[in-house]
Parts: sequence; C-alpha cells; structure tokens
Amino acid sequence: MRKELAKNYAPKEFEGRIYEDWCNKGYFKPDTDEKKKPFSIVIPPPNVTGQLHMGHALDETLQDVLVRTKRMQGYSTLWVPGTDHAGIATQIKVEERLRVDEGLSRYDLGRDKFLERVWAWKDSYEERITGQLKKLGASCDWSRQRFTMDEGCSRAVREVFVNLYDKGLIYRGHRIINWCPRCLTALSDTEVEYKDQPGFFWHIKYPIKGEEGYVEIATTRPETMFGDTAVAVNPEDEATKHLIGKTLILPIVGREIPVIADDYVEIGFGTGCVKITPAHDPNDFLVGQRHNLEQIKVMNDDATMNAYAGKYEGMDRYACRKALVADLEAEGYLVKTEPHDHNVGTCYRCGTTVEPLTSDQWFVKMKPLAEPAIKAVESGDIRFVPERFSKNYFNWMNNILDWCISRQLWWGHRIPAFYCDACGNMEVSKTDLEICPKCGGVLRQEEDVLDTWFSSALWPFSTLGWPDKTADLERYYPTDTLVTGYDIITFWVSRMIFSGLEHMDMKPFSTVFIHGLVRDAQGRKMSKSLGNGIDPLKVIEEYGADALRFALATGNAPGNDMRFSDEKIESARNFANKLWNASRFLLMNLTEEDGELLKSPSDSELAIEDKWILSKLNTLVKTVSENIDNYELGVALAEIYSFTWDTFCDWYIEMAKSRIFEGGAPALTAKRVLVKVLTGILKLLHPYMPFITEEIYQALPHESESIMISDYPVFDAALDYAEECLDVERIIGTVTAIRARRAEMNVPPSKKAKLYAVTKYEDTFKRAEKILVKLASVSELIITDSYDTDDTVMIATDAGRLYIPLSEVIDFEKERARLSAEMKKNDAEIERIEKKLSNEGFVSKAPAAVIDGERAKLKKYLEVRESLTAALERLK
RNA sequence: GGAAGGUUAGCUCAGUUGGGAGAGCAUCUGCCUUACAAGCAGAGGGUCACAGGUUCGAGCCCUGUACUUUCCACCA
Repeated sequence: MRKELAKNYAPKEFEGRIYEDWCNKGYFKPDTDEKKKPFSIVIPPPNVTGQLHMGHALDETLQDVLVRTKRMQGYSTLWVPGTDHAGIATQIKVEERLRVDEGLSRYDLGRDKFLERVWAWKDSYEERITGQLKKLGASCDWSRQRFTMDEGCSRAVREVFVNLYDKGLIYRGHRIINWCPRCLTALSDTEVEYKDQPGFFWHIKYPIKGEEGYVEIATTRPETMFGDTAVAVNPEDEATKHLIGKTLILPIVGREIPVIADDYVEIGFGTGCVKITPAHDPNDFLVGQRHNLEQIKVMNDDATMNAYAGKYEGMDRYACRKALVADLEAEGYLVKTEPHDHNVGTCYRCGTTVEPLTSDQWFVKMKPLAEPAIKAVESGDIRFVPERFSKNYFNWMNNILDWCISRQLWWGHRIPAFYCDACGNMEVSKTDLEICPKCGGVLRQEEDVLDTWFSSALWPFSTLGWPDKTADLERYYPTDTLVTGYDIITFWVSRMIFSGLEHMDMKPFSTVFIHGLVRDAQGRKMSKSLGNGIDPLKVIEEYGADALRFALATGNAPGNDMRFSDEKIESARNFANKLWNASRFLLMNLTEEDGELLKSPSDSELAIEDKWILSKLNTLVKTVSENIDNYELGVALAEIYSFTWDTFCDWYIEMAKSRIFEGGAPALTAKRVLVKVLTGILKLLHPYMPFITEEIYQALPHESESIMISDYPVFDAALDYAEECLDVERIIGTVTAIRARRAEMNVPPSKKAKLYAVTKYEDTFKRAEKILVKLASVSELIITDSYDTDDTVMIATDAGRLYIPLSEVIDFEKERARLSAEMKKNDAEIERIEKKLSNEGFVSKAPAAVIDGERAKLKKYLEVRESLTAALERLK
C-alpha cells in the first residue's frame, strides 16, 4: 500500500521528521567516492551573540540551494558549518547581562571567571543557532562543525600570527587608532561607522607671541585644544605665509606652540590655519610625524579629560567642550560659532563616538598582502557575482592602510606575545612561554586579544584542519563558492582572500556570490532598535521552512536588497500547497504497482499532450540548470514555479484527466507521464524546498531512497517533439479563446455548448477532442467545412474558425463592437510586421530566424483577419 | 569629494549576450468544473524617470539630466 499524503499541506507534520531522517542516514556528509568531483562551501559563521535573523536565513538558503543542487548532480559535496566568537559584540552582551542580572562588571569577576561566563553563553547560543539552521533545512555536515575559538582554529590563529610576525608583517607600534571609550578597546578602520551629526565650528583666537594680533582657528572639537602642539598653514598660501615660524599662545592654557608650514592645509578653506593635535586626529598625527611634534594625549581611556586639561580634568569630553567654549567666550577668545554638520566616527558595535588617540597596538602590514589579493581578482581567478562588487573590493584593497588587530578585550584569541619585565625582551611564540630565554626571568603574556576578523579571515582553511595537512584540506580546499552579503566584503571577504593566498598559497574560493540585505515591507533595514525584525523561526512555525526558503529565493536578483512581506511568504506557502494538492490528486489515482508506474511509455503510446509536457520539462531542466550555474537562483525558481503551476497543473493535469478517468492503457500511460514529470519537478525544486519535495517523493513511486541523493535531471538534446508541441499549443489557443468568449458573455461552465470548427488541423482537433470537450465546456465537437448560421458566436483563431451556438446570450451589438476592436488590433499588428518586413535594412541585417519568425506571425495574423472579416460580414 | 546601484502595472519586484513589455499581490467579472476557495476561468491596468545618441530594431548599449539608495574617503 502506497503511503498517502495528508489531506492538507501541514509542513510542521513532516519537516522535523525528515531532517532527522536525513541526519541519521548521513546524507549531509560528503560522498567518499574519490571519483566524484569535490564541491565545498564554508558557512559564513553566524555570531554567537544571539539568534539568526532573516539575513542569515537568506544566506543559508542560497548556500543550501547550491549545495543540494551540486550534491544531486554527483559532486562530493561538503558544507562546513560553524559559528564566530564575535569578540566585542559577544563581550558586550555578556557584560550587559552580568550588569542587569547581578549588578557586576567584568572587573568584579576577573578575567578567568568572566571568560567562563562567556563560554557558557557561547555554548547556549551556538546550540540555538545550530537548531535554527536545522529547522531551515541546511544540509551542512554537522560532524565538521567548527567555532572560531575552538582548539583547531586557535592553533591556526597562532600559527598565522607567528608566521606573519616572523616575516615582519606584524608589528607593534605607537600609532593613532580609533578608540571606543565605551568598549575600552581599539578598533580597526572598518569597525568605525561614520554618521552625520549636527555640530559647530568654533572660531577661536590664538594670540601671537610678542605681537598684538592673533590667528583665528576654526575647530569642531575645541576640547582637543589642550593637545595642540602646533598650528599649520600652507606654505604656498600668501594670506598666511607671514605667520610661519611665529609662536602662538594657546588660550586658557598659556602654552606656546609654533606655526609650521605643511601642505596638508588647504588654501582657501576656512581660516587657512589649522590647529595640529597629533594625539587626537589621524591627519594631525601624520603632520606631527613630519614635523617631529610632541604628542599630547589629553584624555583618559573613558574619554574623560586628564591632567593636561588643567581645571577641566575629570570632566567628560563633551562636558569639557561646553565649559571650555563658555570660558573662551567669557575671556574674549571666541570669535564666532557656526553650525556645521559633520561626519562622526562611531563604534560599529555600541554606537559610541570613537575617539582617535595614540596608543600602543599591534598591526598587520597590509601593502604586501594586498597586492596578490588584488591580482587574484583582477586575473579572474576569484570572481565576484555580480561582477560589480569587485570594484568595491578593489577600492578598499587599493587604498588599504595597516590593520590594527589588537583589542583591549578579554573575549578572543589572546595575542601570543610574551614580555619579560626584567630584561625588556619580547617573544612571539606558537606555544605558551613562561621563562625568558634571554634572562631567565618570568614572562607574562600580552593582555590584548586579536580582532575577531583575524580568525574569521582564516575560516576557509582553519575549518578544514590547517595547520595540519589533513585529507579534508587536500580534497576541499580551495572551496568553491562563498555566499555572503555585500556588507561584509571589506570586513571578511577581502581578508580571507589575502589570508588564503598568503598562508595556503592558494585562493580560498573561486566565486564570491554576493546577496543583498533583507529589509522589512517598508524597505527599512531590519534592526532591534526599530523592532521591525522578522524572526525566521516564527515564519517557519507558521508557514514552514520551505515557504520561507521559497520567499527568500524568489523574485530577487543577485546582490540586490529585498523586502520581506507577508504577501511574499503567503504566496510561497500557496505554491507549496498547490504542489501538495497536485501530488495528492495524482496519488489518489495511482492504483498500479510502483514498478509499472516507473516504466517509461514508448513513443507510440504517448499522446500529443504527453510529448508536449515532456518537451516542456526537458526545456525546463535546461534553463534551470543554466540559471543555477549562473547564480540566477531567482530566475531558475521562477521557471520552476510557472512550469509547475501553469504548465503542469493548469494544463497538463487537466488534459490528462479524461484519460485517467477512462482507465485502461491510455490511463496508465498518462499516469506514467504524470509520475515522471512530477518527479522531475520535485527534483528541480528540491534544492529550494527540500522538505515538501522529499515528503511527496517518498509517497510517489520512486527509485532513490531519498530525493536528496537522487540524480538531478539532465537535459536530453535528442528529445524533439516540435510538431506535437505546435499541435498542443493550437489546442491551448483554441480552449483559451473559447473560455475568454464565454467569460465575457458570462456563460457558466455548467452551460455546455456545441462547437463547430472550420479548421485545417482536423486531425489535431480530433485527437484532442476530449480535451476540448472538457476544458472548453463543449458538449459536442463538430468539424465541418463551412458553417453559416448567424445565431452563433464566431471566434477567429489561427487554428481556424470556431462557432458556438449561444444565441440566447449574444448581444449582437456588443459582438460587432468586439469583433471590430479585435480587427483593429489585428490590423495594427499586420501593419507593424509588414512595415518591418518591407524595411530593407531589417531584411538584410536581421538574423534569418528573426525574419522567419516575423513572416510566420504575419501569416497567422492574415489568417485571423480573414476569419474576422467573415465574422463581421455575418453580423451585418 | 570618489564609486556603485535603483527609477518598468496601484504595491513589491523579475526581465540572462538588443528582436513583438512579465510575475506575485491588489482590483473587477464569473465559477463549489469529483487535487487544491491557500483554488479555477476570464478581464482591466505600463510613453519601461527625462533628453539626446548608436542601430534595420533599445527597457536592455553610449552620453547627459533629475530624483533616490548604499558603500568608501573625509578639510581643520
């Protein structure tokens, strides 16, 4: 007894069960057959900060579509799952919980205790994320799940750090960096987000020593004044040239600073004089280096003012600004205050305005690493899809500055540098060191940890076992496709590229498949603060994972943002329901043995509509495969959708019904074709909607033990039923024409009518008689040479003239108007094509196929005109 | 300041080497036609932002304009 499908499509009933079954059968593990070509993807590891959002669901869905397709196409497919420790983000979260729940700071607990808490947090969220991926249907190999701070990844990090250090590509230096006063850590340039904020230009007088006059300085950040060690003017600027070499007196502070010449100052901008604060501004830092200026840091790590601020010591930077401006004004130093909007750098994790300041940090020297990374993409060795994102990549890589990799956090890979306080020695080592090899003193390890992205950069090879020479690395590196959002090309993609090239001497992946952001129905970014995020789990709960995946994969071009809406997910669910019901219809009519049903009918047994649908399926296989190869996953899915719903359900199944209900040999043939075509649909659809396709596949007669590991359909170039397809299309045209006329006249399907057909396709009409009768509400088909009563509706089609006796509902006046309108339209088409064909340029230059096409169309329109003329004649 | 994208039906978006403008949703009409009302059959609805250009032919290629989104850089 064949398994029956439940009456209603209820994904909850089977999705979990099916996933578990796949896991148990080990389908997610790559086929060990050495003859199979490998295909591998590493997951962009979700942060263990929380749960998955829609963006993840999209990312994971696209990867799963690729992976499942390749698996069915016979590749030995590996999808490596894992999560990212997300240094700052996770630490902030755990600190926050600690503060709210227990009123404690991380310092209250101490480093070790605090890290225990973070590990516990990580365990819990990793599990949650893993569960969500499973719900979504992700076919990752869970036996290879990784974490950026697991033992292997940590070894990879140390190996890389030491190698780069030994090559002179990692150094420790006193530089100006971005400092987050809230997170109390340095940030890399990519971790700073610039946001427009309203502010002011304060014009301040700096008195000239020994003279009456003063120099006017404009600044947006007066509180950094305490750190000024010069004022710069452009040496070419006639207006300020005379100031060079003079000495100025800092108001309030009273300290003396020189006027220096530097072409960093733009002539004509502002007052032409720029205060130079090397310790608090990246540009000033460079000016200071050129002129050997002192760096005076005026703030503490938490952005309160330090002793250099004199009486403002201890005040927050903004409080100080306010007080200082008031004092400057009171003492007559303030010339004016201008409103001025400017871009302020903020911490990408907490949003606090970053403070540029000088500090001892670790850096990666980027230029030597960037060069090969640029070449790899330029040469096409690594390809971005869509291609335009490579410009984004080049722009960043070409202008790259050294990467600040040290973070003053506790959660992360602790930098493997060891200091000896006794002799000042520093050792960098892959293993922990305790004794100084130089003086025998006690070593202490660097307190700082590495930027999270330092470990993510190694992900494509660290997850495959590097630095060990593992079999996985041998077989699956380089990986094939990296699927990720355009928002992390600089953070992550580019760093993986140079890391792979540097440490593996091989690119990490061949293709970077970029997708956009998932926005809400209004087009806004989904965010916690707006509260407009949609939880994928809730959607799965309500509509099923397949519907969610469909909604995410459809109607969207690569790299473009998409809006997620209720309509979209409902439409996806409706499609699943349609497929479900079509399958149910077929199943309730399958009475034969599986073996019988799986046999392919011979050519002579096939009806024309069978040949038509098999041709259409064959074409579908081609377009879908090609589109998936081109990463046009949305286009491929749209093709499957319209084939399934329109071609298969609305036409083929309806056509097949008459044979099925009659029974006998024709019924068996129809059922065999139905099984074959439905199976084809299921296979093409499986990568997108894995659960429903498996559930139906198992209920149908099937050959493989799971659709997941069945063979992907292959295009058959030899299959050619062109003539039959034309025949079926004529019938479809006929049915459509009749339906349209009946609908216009409001004739219900229950009211059948005779059909007199004057056609040269007599055979076709006869062969398709049952179809016409059923689909066009025809009571009887009469093929005749001529028909000449005027109580009928006449329909002109390119297959012939159709007469339907429906005298009681015909409004002849309306009928005349309709026919005239149709005639006009038809004539316009004829005119258009005739004009085209009489255009010498077109006939001589257009491809033959296009010209033939136009001629064929013209012929059709001329035939229709003839029929229309006759019909109008009758109505006179 | 530099760069990239978007502008197509009422809404959201497709449109794959240039060859008679599409889908989903919404709207209107008629249908419980023995898989499906989460459905079926019809229908209406678009100067493809604007202006030039290339071409026999442009939603698609080129130039410019307008509006808009994003990324990068950032002048005190």
